Amino acid sequence: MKMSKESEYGLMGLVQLAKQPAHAVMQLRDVAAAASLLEPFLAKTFRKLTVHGLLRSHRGRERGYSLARAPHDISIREVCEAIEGVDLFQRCIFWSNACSDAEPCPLHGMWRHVRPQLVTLMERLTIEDLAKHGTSLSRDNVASLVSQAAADAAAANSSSPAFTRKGAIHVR
Amino acid sequence: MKMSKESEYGLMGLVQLAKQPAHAVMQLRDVAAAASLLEPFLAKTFRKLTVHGLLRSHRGRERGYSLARAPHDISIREVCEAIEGVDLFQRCIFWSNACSDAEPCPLHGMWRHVRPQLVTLMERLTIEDLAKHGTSLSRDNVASLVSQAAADAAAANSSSPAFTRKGAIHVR
DNA sequence: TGAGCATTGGACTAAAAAGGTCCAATGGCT
DNA sequence: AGCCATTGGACCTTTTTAGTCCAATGCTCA
Repeated sequence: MKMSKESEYGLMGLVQLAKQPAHAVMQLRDVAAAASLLEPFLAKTFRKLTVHGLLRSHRGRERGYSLARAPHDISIREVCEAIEGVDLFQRCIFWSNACSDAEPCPLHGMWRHVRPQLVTLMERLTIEDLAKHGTSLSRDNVASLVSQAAADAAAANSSSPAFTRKGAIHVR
Repeated sequence: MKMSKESEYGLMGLVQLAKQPAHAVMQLRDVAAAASLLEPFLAKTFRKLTVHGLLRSHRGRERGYSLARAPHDISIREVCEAIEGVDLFQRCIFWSNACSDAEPCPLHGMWRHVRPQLVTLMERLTIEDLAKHGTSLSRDNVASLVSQAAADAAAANSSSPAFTRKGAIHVR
């Protein structure tokens, strides 16, 4: 797990495009200016997103970048994976590690349970969500998505016997 | 958020001590050998844990390290914070960033909801859990703890109106 | 056909963090 | 006083991230 600044750049750039009319083509410099980003660095990021099919690039008269798909169809997960690598969410919580079931880290078990929830959430959150509800601010729908992801995970694990602890609260 | 190899070393070292009889004093080299860790690097880690009051160091006849508290009283959270810094769980998901409500990152809102769950989980998971149920393997109690943390968060957010989405499942 | 221009692709540098090592000093015991 | 593991810090190397630069490409319009 590592989410670097480049992922943030990618998200902010895409959100900027999502705020334009559908299918709008926007030049790099304008995106960078509108989102207060460094143009050369954004260029690097946008190239990755283009290669991974999230952006479409245009040359000639109407040049620049446009979203390859509708904003509600581009998940945060895709964006981050395109930039950080497809194994982003398969990796250990200790980001430098490549631990496996055979050679597990101390938190391997814990992470096996948390990771799917995080992935589900990132899968359901889209560029449109970020663009509509403010690039930044916390909103109720996020809370709802978190609950959903948690519920999904709980349902998936409901077969395993629970154990109790001081103050334990059981779902279902 | 960043969990480096040093945290892993800290956890593995503590777990090793937790597997000994209570209050046992164990020399660094023995801990390192038993857990297959590099002694010089573990030394660095143990020093941090000693300063933060999780380990007690002993000189003279019975020298070495011992746990400062009972294994069930040392949470994973404490260990990680001692090593990575107290602001570990206060930080942005983009680990290099110091974003705030005033200057939020694109996932600021999302992270505000996820972070508390993660912290709660790390708070409830202890060295004893890791030592008892295998340093590594996933176990039912972890699943239970995850559910608890999720339930807690859901309860905390239950006041906010939910919104629906294709395939949404509501808890409660 | 050729000029214009933004994207493209890659190489490249610099800064920061992580990972790892080493050594002199310390302090409690025997 | 001597032993010896902890202590504390400095130090080095490697990796990763961040950021820059430039020549090449390809589409359009004049």
